[in-house]
Amino acid sequence: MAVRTSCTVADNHCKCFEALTEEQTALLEKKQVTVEYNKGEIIAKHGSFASHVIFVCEGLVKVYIEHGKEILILKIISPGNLIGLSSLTEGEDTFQYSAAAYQRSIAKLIDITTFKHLIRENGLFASRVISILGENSNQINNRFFCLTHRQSYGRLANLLLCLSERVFKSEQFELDLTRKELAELAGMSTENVIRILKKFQEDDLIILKGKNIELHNIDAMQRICDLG
Amino acid sequence: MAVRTSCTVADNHCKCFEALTEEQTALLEKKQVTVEYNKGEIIAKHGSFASHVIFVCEGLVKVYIEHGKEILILKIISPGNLIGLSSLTEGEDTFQYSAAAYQRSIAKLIDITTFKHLIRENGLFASRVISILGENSNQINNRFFCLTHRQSYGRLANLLLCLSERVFKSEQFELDLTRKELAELAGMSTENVIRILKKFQEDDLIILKGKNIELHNIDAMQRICDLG
DNA sequence: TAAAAACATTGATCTATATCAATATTATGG
DNA sequence: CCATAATATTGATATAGATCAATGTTTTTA
Repeated sequence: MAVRTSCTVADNHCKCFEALTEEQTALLEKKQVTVEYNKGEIIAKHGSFASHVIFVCEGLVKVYIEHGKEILILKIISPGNLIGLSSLTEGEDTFQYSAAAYQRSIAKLIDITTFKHLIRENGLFASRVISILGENSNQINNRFFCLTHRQSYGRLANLLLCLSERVFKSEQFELDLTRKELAELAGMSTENVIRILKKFQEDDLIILKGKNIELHNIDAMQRICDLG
Repeated sequence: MAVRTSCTVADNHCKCFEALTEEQTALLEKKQVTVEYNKGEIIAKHGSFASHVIFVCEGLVKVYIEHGKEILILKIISPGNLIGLSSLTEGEDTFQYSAAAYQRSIAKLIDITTFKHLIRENGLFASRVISILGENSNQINNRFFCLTHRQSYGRLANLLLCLSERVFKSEQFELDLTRKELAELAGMSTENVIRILKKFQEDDLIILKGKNIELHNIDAMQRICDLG
């Protein structure tokens, strides 16, 4: 069984809003604001008051938990996905993780009280939200497995495949992430990322031109991802 | 911030059933069966058809994902908790993880179609289920952080504290888990568990008598858990 | 209760990967 | 466009923890 599927990049259908009536949609529109974030800006802060859930419209966002200087990236969010659903939990009024923009991003901040109200009122909406939460869990569990059970080559191969497939949707892409950011995502040191990328290039698995990466042998990359 | 909270042992309030009407409760009663499992028996199998969600009434259960021979324990479930909520996801009709009994356990298998029906019908029930899913996520994220960012001493300290606090609810307990099972839980080799337990004993942090473990200095253990 | 199997312990190695240090390259602000 | 900072690269070294191997102990089973 391939480990890759939905490993690092959350790509949920997020069909919950389709379940709302026109009236409910109108209510929700009134109870949200659209905000633009620059590269590097914090969208949600672990521990701060969660007055809203976040719908990412444009850009690329990392979701992570932090304890002091240590951080763990839980997932990357591309447009069309929600952040902060785990703060819907009763008695939990703070964000359980942080989110930050990798690049210029636009998000809608939806009032959490209204969101909760709609869950109570609209069973189909609620069940769609439950779907998304379940998908989130599965994605994070896969990433958990990958980071704990795969060695560095496998983890980096996995990350490159995820980025190619789910973020850039192409085998060749301009990677505006630093080596340090790649390292953080793959759970290893920056130097190790560099050495492994070099090795992948020597083995004709990728073609590196500065920030541009082309996956040259997806099958072999997939094998590294699955086995190592 | 302490990493321990809800790290390995899921201990959700699981108040969702209180939200049901008498009628709905009666319906659910009819649509469930009670099953007893012996030590080691599989309660749910990753990839198999998820026709039900599982409510643990008695015993101790591990929830884990497996790829071939490799396994990753996501959490330990004590009585009063649900397993399989992530299979409520639309279009997902298989278990996304396995569950097995550590000891003789009793569980109720609740028909998933009825469960889904109640979510649609009863908004409060739905929101309680969402609460549980959110708590589950937070617990697994904490465990994810612990296993990836803490060294072996910290991970084992964390595990002992979790077991003491949440499973046995005592500083002294009869541990009917093998060293291999502890190793699996703390994400390390069996030999390493043995060596670290020995070190803990030498440092007067624990008192080991066969299977009986007494945490002798909780504060120091907590410090190891937080720092290492 | 004897034999077999499972589990626990100890010591000796091996290795993946982090860390450290030095240098090269690229980006950025005045 | 230069200066300075940030990032990337390379090599050398250190180490946590796995793996291997051998032995002792407990549990199960026949």
